[in-house]
Amino acid sequence: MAKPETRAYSSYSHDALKLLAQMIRRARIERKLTTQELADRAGISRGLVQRIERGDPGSAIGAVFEAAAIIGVRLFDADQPTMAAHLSANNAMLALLPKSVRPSGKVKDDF
Amino acid sequence: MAKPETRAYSSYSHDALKLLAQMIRRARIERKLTTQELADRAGISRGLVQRIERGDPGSAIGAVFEAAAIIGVRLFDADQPTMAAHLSANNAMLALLPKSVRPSGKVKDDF
DNA sequence: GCGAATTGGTTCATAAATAGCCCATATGTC
DNA sequence: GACATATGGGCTATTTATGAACCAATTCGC
Repeated sequence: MAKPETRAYSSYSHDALKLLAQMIRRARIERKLTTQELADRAGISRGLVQRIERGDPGSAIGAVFEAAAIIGVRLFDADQPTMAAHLSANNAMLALLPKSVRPSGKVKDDF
Repeated sequence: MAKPETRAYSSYSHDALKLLAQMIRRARIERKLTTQELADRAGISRGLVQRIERGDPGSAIGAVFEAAAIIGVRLFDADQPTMAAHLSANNAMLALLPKSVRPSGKVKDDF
C-alpha cells in the first residue's frame, strides 16, 4: 500500500481518512498520551498508531475506530445512544428494502 | 481478525463500525447497485464488499471509506469543503500543540 | 545546555486480509 | 410457476498489513 498509484481513492474518501487521522492525532496529544500508551490501550502496536495518524488507507478499520474511541473522537458526531438509534432505524429500513438488487433494464443510478 | 475474542473492541467503536456498515449496505440497495457493481467501482472484490457490509473490523479503512464515498455515504456528516476546512483547522491546531508528549510525573488524563 | 524520552523511519518474519474462484440458496422478474 | 441473477458462504493462493526490534533525530523537562 506504499505505491501511490496502486489504488485510486476518491478525493472525498481520501480527505475523510486524512481528517480522521488528524483528529486522532490531535486528540491524543491534547490528552497527553504517547503513541505507545495509545497503542497499549488499543491493543495494537506503536507502529500501527503512527500509520493510523498518518492516514494509511491500509490500516484495519477496527484498529482505527478503536483508537479513535479510546481518545474520545466521535466518528459520527453522535454519542452511543444516538448511534444505537441509527442502528435500529437502519435495521428497520433494511428489512423493508428488497433483499437483492436487480438491474431492471436500464441503469437507474446516476451521480 | 476473524476470531471474536482475539481483540477487544469498545462498544462505541463496535457500534460505529456496524453503523457505517449498515449505512453502506442501505445506500447501495437504495441506489440499486449490486455488490459486484459496487466492488467494481471501488476497485475491490465482491467478497470484500460483503465483509464491509457485515462490519468486519479487519477490512482496510481505505476500502471502506472508498465504498462509502462511492455510494454517497458521508463519514462526518459534512461535505468536501467542510471537511477541507476541518483539515486546515486541525493542521493549524497541530502546529500549535507540542510535538511530543511527555508524561510529567503523574498521569494527567482520566476517564 | 543536559539528559531522558518521544517520535519517525527503517527492516524483517509472521500473521492476516484480499482476490478469485467455486457452490447452494434466496430473490425478483416475467 | 419457471427462469435468471444476486447473494452468501466456503475454499485456496497471493498480496499485504501487522508486530517487533532497531536506529537517528527531535523535543521537552529540569
